[in-house]
Amino acid sequence: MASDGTTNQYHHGDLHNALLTAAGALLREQGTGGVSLREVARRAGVSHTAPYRHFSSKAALLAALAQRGFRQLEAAIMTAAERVPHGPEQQLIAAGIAYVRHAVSNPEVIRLMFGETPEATGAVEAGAAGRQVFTALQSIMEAGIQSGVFRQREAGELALVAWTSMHGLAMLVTAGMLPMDTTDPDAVETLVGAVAGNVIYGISR
Amino acid sequence: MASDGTTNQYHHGDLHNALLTAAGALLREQGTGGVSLREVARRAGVSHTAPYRHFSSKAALLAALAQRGFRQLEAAIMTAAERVPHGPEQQLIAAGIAYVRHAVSNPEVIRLMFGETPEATGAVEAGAAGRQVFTALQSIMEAGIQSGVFRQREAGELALVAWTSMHGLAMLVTAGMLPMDTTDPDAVETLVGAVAGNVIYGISR
DNA sequence: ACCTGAACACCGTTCAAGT
DNA sequence: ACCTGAACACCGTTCAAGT
Repeated sequence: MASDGTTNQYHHGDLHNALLTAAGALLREQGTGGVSLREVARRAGVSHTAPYRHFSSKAALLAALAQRGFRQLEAAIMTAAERVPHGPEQQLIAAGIAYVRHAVSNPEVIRLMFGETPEATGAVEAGAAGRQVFTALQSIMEAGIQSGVFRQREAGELALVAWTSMHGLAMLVTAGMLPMDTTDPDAVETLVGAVAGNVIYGISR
Repeated sequence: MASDGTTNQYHHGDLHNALLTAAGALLREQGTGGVSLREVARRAGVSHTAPYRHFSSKAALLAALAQRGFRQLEAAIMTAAERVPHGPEQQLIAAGIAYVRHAVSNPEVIRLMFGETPEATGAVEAGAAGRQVFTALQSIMEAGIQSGVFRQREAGELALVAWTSMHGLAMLVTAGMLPMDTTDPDAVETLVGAVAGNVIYGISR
């Protein structure tokens, strides 16, 4: 490309993504309270009103960030489950470990995702992305039911039990409510194993 | 009392509590984002710097609010459990229903309580209050183990399983992540029953 | 279309002062 | 001791303008 023309400034066409990236970094570094639209704009190298061309409000930017978080969480769960072909129990445990581990690695994003009722702008899409996590768990459950490993119930109910305890564990851990070393991957695995073990025991036929 | 003297203004000696009350009302009405120290002061009828005589920062005020929330949650759980003398299973279900119902009635406070890692000022006490909820559940578990209803495990582990799923359910419901009518008390009860049933089935010997 | 700069109505926090 | 008022450095959002 020539040194002139449309690519002159560096925030050529993709300010939308540059803003998301900057906001994500800020969130990770400073927490939810540290994210200001003005600082995000500053980091992206634009004026503090420029973001309004891409997001209708600060809430909309945060909602987009949450939506991206949901997709990543879902991907982490599914990838972990697919990597384990040893039947639904092991898949469920793998998914649980992935869930909690993802939460521990990205506490601020998780907090953002589940922190506000989806009532602000754009939160509709974020809410849908969140429910898709539930759908992902449901697919594991259905496989478990069909193979006869899990009890014959609505897959939704079993998925709810699984989601509920994994989510609760993730939230309590990231909130610092449980006496455990968050930096130790083994500790996470042990904890998930204990909880998942009970869930599976209750679910199995 | 005479119409003069120390009670002249109405915010006599208990500004501390007046601030907490105002902040609580504001939180309930507007959510976490709606709570500003200046508005709290305004409602309490004092200047916007007066709160600093009672709380070192906005974060400290919120931490105090969270601490009060933890105590109320614990009280709700214990009261519900004690009201049911039909053995530990029923007590656990009653506690779970109380937990989720309390969360649904006070979504903003719950969000505040579990929303931020206790790292800000005063959050030490709030964190301790939170862990006391866990202790409350533990006491129910111990009774269950001693009576032979629950499996012989560390009460802490069983309490963790119970807390984890109840908390996860409460958080998902208040986040609007589950397709249910939050205003319907029966729906809450049904949902808790389904989850608690599985937990108990897994826990029982 | 996309971005800017000034402007408005807010914040949290500090500090010198008042009683 | 307890409270006030001015001041500082920030916000989110709007709007008229610039290219």
